[in-house]
Amino acid sequence: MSENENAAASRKGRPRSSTADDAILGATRALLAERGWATLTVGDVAVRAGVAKTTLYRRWASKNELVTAAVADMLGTLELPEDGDLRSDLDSVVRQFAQLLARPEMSSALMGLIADSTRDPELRRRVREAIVEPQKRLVVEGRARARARGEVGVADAIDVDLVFDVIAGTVVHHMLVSAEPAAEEWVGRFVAFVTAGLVGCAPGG
Amino acid sequence: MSENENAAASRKGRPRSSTADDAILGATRALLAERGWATLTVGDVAVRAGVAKTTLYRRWASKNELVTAAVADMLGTLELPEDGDLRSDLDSVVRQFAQLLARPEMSSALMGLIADSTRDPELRRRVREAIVEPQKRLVVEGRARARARGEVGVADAIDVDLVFDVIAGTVVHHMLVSAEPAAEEWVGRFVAFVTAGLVGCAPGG
Amino acid sequence: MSENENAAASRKGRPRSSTADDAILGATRALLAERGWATLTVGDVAVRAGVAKTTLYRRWASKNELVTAAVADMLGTLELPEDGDLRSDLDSVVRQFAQLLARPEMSSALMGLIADSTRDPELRRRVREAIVEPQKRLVVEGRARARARGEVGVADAIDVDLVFDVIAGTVVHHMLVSAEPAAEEWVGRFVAFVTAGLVGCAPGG
Amino acid sequence: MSENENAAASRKGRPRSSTADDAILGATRALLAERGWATLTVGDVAVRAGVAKTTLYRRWASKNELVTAAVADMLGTLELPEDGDLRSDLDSVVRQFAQLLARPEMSSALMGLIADSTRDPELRRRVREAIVEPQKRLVVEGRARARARGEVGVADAIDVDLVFDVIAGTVVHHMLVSAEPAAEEWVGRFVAFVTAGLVGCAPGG
DNA sequence: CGCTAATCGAGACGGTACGTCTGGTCTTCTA
DNA sequence: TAGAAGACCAGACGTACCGTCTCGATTAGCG
Repeated sequence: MSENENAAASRKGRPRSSTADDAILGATRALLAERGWATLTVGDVAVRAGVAKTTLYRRWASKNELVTAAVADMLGTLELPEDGDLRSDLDSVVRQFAQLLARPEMSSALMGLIADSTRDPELRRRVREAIVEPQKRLVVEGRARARARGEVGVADAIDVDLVFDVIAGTVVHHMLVSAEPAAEEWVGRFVAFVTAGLVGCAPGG
Repeated sequence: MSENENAAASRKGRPRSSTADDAILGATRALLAERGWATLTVGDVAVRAGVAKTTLYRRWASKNELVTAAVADMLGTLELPEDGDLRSDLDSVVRQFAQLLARPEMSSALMGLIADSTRDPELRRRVREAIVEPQKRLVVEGRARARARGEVGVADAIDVDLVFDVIAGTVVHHMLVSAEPAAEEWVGRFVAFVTAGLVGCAPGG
Repeated sequence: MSENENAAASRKGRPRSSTADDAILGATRALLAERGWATLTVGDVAVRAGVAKTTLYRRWASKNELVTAAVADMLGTLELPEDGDLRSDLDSVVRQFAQLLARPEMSSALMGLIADSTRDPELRRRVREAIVEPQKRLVVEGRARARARGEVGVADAIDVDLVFDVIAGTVVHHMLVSAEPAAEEWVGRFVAFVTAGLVGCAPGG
Repeated sequence: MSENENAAASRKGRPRSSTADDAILGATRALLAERGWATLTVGDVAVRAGVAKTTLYRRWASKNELVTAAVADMLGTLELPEDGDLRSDLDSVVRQFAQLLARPEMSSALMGLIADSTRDPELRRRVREAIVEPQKRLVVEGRARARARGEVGVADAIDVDLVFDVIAGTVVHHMLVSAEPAAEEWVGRFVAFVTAGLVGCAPGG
């Protein structure tokens, strides 16, 4: 029913070009990587995509929405390693986070979106939904696996939100504020720290 | 010699008005609080400060430099509590950090600066020098006190840079990305986690 | 071919608003009359015309070009009287010239353009093409009529360029440098002088 | 006595540097020649003269006054030739006018001053007094000589103001608007025309 | 096959902020 | 007190983007 209605609604007139969508998001990513958030221009994106500004604004109402879409589109499905333990899961999550932030089109865009979102609740909702939450599921999944492995004490100690804030926040701060790469050795130290924190907080720890 | 020359050089002509400096930084803070980073305008700051744009640009060459100065100026020297222990020191630092970030003129400005600094090494240097490093001394001082109190094992486990990234990053992420207030109870949980991490990493832990 | 291409090229996109042209030139004339050349501001013209600055700059690249267009637009095609003789033709031309210069939007603008054109050959070309030459045709036409009336000797004595310089230059100098109105009586004396000069220069004079 | 009084008056404080006056006027002329009226800057004049802006403004209250002074200062005492007749006097006057206008620092400045003077009666008074009138005396003197030579009829026909407007206006228009040099041959034609006009207007002509 | 309606590229439009420049004044120190 | 130096206010400059709009030209499905 609803399908028919939608179909009926969209059946009239010239359908939107799906290649335009891809071209726009691709151009956005390319320009984010080349020039960063601040100097990214909607007009430039349109030119780079070979598309009229109208076509772009018909799809995304603002630079913020456009960048959110482009970045979200870029996030592949992250995975936990098979047959891991608490520590290797942690290690994997930190590494994957760091890899995301290491992309030039990610770091600049992400901080820009967060900056704007401090004044725009709707944008904050979008950013969390499209970018932040998908990563948080790794922590949830990690806890479920720990529980399944019988590491009940530690698993119960995992406050998903807190652990996520610690992991994401620390990696971001390390890479963007302290401006240091997430080297092998640093990841090891950080994971050790988090592991100790989790174990220390466990009831039976 | 060079000092004398500089002094002589800067003694010529009408000296810069120090009241203008204060008025400009004050206006910047006020507008950051009212409207946030994105909509902050150099021209508006000048008008609000009752100052010509030239006067402003003579001191700070860009919006970024201006905001950096205003934010740095806002960060009074934070203090560790007297007669504390490791846990109360941590608790105090987290609380003070959270209070700073709760100011509307801080959150928006800070993320904006970090976003821009991902593409501007000179800005990153400024931000670290004027904003980040002064707070880091709290961690250094905390370690020194722990050592003085004889908590040698734990003190040696404190990697200043890592601990700072964990504290600052987590608080920022919690408040600005997760957008949750740093409630009494949350601070407790976070401090417990960090303490456990430190103890767990200590050689004799 | 090239014509077709040009036509095709200019057919693309939203066409320029012709009402904007009129509004801009009208506002320019009004502000020239009210405040003169020196205090005329491109921004004020745009505001007065109810038009964005970009719209104005898209058409005229500078204050000089804008004023040239406005002044040229103001110069309706002057006419020689029907059934006149040499003297009445001269009288009419001088009077019409003086009337144009008496308009406050003309005097200030014209001298400003000439001043700038002393340093800007391109502007000089524009001014001559749009403002000076159209009036010169009156002298050419006057000579043709004299010849047609059989005043061959006098007609042959008319050096168009010289006569034009004398008429235009003298009227301008009288009104703008000597700052005297072109009174009835003055026009009479000047026309008598020019007539005598022409007759005196004629071969059979 | 009077010297003593003056000395007493000027004995207070540091006396004004007379070299500064020369340096300023010289710099003004140089910059007028190099860049013209429109792009002449008071600040640049001060720099070129090696003088503070204060020093400049203490002497001349505005760019207009400064340029008027610089141009007036440049006009040497013009002279009529000895033992001439009406025609050679005219020839001389036209030539001297043309030479003045041929200087790049004159043409641009003069038109600029006239443009501004259309809106500023005080400036117009200054310009006439310092620049225009001194030249007009040549016509007065020429008439006196003609009368002394017994050319009474022609001399009485000379309306000084009209003749001056014709000469000055035509030469200016020829050189600055028509943008032609005042060639030998052109001067001859123009002088012939004026002479014919004068003779034709004379009572006994 | 023509009609209707939404889409497309192109580019003009009204606004707003930018960072620079100039005019003319004011304030400090030095001579 | 004048002078050199240079900071100060005020405001115009010409440019760059924003997000909207108006064109003519496509490009579908529906009758």
